[in-house]
Amino acid sequence: MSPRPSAVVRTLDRWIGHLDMDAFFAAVEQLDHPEYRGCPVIVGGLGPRGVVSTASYEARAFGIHSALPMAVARRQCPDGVYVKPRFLRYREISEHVRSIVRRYASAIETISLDEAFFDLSEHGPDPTEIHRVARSLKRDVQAETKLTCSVGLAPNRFLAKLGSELDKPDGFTMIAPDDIREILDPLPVSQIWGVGKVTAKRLTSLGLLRVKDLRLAPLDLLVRELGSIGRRLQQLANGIDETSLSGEVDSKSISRESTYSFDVSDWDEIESEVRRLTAQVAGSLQAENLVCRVVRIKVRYPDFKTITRQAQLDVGTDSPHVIETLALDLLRHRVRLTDQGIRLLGVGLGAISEASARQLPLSPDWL
DNA sequence: TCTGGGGTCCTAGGACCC
DNA sequence: TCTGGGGTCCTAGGACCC
Repeated sequence: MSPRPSAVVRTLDRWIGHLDMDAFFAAVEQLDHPEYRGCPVIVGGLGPRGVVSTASYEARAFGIHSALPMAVARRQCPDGVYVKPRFLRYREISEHVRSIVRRYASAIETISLDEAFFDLSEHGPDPTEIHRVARSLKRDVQAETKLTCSVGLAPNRFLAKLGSELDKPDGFTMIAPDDIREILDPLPVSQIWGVGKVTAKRLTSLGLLRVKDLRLAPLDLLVRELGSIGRRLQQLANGIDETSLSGEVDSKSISRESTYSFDVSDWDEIESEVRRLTAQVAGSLQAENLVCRVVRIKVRYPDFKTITRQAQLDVGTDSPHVIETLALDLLRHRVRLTDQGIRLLGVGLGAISEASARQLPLSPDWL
C-alpha cells in the first residue's frame, strides 16, 4: 500500500492553477451598479424561504455568508442591498474570464461560474516562470473585467484550490513542493476538499482535528470508519492528488426544482407545477440536442424529509409529452401526500446522451 | 436562524441471470 | 431440500460542492 514512486515524480512536474473570482455575483452587481459599491450587497433568493448565494465583503462583516437564510441576513444587516441573481450576466463575464485563462493554459476545467482549474505545466518546471505567467493572467482578468480574483498555484488540483482559499480576496498563493507539509499540517480537517459537516464531525469524534492528525492516523482506522473516502482523505492530507483536469465534460443530468413560499397541499397545484418543471427540463434537453432515459421527481415535505422516485425508459427520449406522462405517473402513484403538504417539488432527467444515440443502429444498411 | 438550486459521486439493497 | 457465487442493473438516499 505504499504510493507508487511514479506518482511522486508526476506530482513534482505539474503546475496546476486555480482561479476563484472574489464574491463573484455580488462583485458583478457592484460593477454594474456603481451606487452599490462600498455597500453590503447580498445576492440570493428574495422570497420568504430564500438563502444567500453570495455576500460582498462589506456584507460578510455583518456575519453574512453563502447558504444563510435570507430572513437571518435581513435581521443582521437591515440596510443591506438585496438583489436577485442575474445568471445570464454572470455567465457572460465567466466566459470572458475563461477566454483569458485559455490564452495561458491549454487545459482548463470549469468548476462553476466563478471557479476554474488550469494547467500551466507547458510553461516548464521553473517556479519563477510559472509565477510570472500566473501573475500576468491574474492582471489580465482584473484589467479586462474590472473584477478581482484569487489564484492558487501548486503541483496538483487539491493544493491549487487550497492555495486560492488561503489568501483572498485578490490573493495569490504559490505552494511549492517543499512547503506542502508545513502549510497543510496545522489546517483544520474541514479545509480538505470532500470533508463537509458530517465527515468533519466523524473525524472530530475520532480525535482527528487537524490535517496532521489525519496524515498520521492509522489507515485501517480511517477505512473502517469512513470507507473508501478514508484512504482518499489521507492521501490529500499528505498533499497527494493525482487526479487530472477533466476538461469540458457533458452534464449527466438536468433538473429543475422549486421551493414553494408556503407549503402546498392542493393536488391540482402540485400537478401543474410538475407540468411547468417538466416543460423546462424538456426544453433544456431539446435545446442541447440530447435525450434522456431516466425521469425523476423529487418531493420535500415540511419536515425536510426528501424523497425521489424515478422511472426508466427502454429508449432515450426528448419528448415533453413522454417525460410529463412519466413524471405525473410517478407523482400520482409513488408519492404520499399528507395534509401537511409539501415544500419542494423537482423534476430531473438522467442517463443523458446525444440525441443521435436515440436510435440503435439495427441495420447496417447505411454503411 | 430555519434551511435554494444546480450538479457529482458513492453506497446499499434487491432483482435477475448464469 | 438446502443453499453457491459472481456479475449487472436499477433504485433510493446521502454527502458534498459551488
